[in-house]
Amino acid sequence: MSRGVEWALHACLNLSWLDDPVPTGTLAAFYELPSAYLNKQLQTLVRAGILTSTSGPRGGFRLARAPEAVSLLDIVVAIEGPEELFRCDQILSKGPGEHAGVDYRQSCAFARAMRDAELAWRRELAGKSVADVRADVEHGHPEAPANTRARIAELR
Amino acid sequence: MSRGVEWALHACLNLSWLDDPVPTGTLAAFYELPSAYLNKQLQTLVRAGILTSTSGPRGGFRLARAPEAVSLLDIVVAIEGPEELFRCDQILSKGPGEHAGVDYRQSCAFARAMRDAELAWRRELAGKSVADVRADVEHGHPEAPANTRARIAELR
DNA sequence: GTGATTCTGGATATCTAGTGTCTAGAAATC
DNA sequence: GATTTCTAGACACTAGATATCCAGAATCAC
Repeated sequence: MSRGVEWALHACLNLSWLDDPVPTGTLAAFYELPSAYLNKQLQTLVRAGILTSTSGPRGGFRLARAPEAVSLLDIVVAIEGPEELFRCDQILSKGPGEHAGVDYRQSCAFARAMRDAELAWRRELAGKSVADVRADVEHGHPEAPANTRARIAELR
Repeated sequence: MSRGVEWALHACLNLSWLDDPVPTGTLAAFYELPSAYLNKQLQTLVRAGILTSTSGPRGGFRLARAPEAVSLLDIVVAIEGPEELFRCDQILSKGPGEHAGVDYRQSCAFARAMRDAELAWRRELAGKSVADVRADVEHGHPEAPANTRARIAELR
């Protein structure tokens, strides 16, 4: 899993605490990330409908929907793409006693087992929203939202 | 997930149908895989204790244990390594109001959520053995074991 | 309108991990 | 002793991830 996922998760959490758009540079300074590259990930989130962007001064990125409506799976899929972790290359089609017309991504017992496991993973991720994580964080660190807002104001 | 996982899974299934050691070349011919590279994966499975190898004529690879005792997770971990899919780089440690002494792989709510999801995935894989898959295959294709043995004998 | 800020998209460079080959050597068989 | 096969390491190639840069468009402040 690429590092962009971690960046995107934390970016979405921070944006959930902020009302005004935040530019890439500010978000990057927040965690000392490479600004131009982070911007690419944020663009990807925009294309996925998770963020919205506005150009110009006082522009930047905001959450496109309520944090309750953004699951961790949404973010992972946006950054990593919709492909499965395990890719079945249908090597069975080269095996003995097999026919060319079969889609082994469906019929191969390994492909099915791997897909079942992945579904369990995706189900967990789909069941956890940015709002859930935010509640977890605020439970342990009630000062986190204020800290974040203060730091953002400071960097502006 | 690398290609080697698919190869390793099918190799283990086929070896579960065979009593005598099978050399790399035969296994590679089976699915038209690059022999030298497949051999590397098989060596990895040997180091993980999943296969045993014997040198010399009539040598090759065999399952080291009963197929009931080899889970899909065993094979995945052997090939891919024990690292988690989501690597927490603890970018929070650069954030505001945070201290250097904290292990964010434990305390970051995202790291925990991602790990929980991965545990669900691993649980599924750990619960499915090569024997289970073999039973699935034989249920749909009772001729599979005989086909495999015939093809192996032919290639020998 | 002009200039400054910021996003967008594409081109490009670099680094890393996965893929693959090759060879010398060790182990086992015949 | 000759052959087969695994082992281990060196090496090359490729694809994807990481990262930078720039020209252009959108927006805002003045």
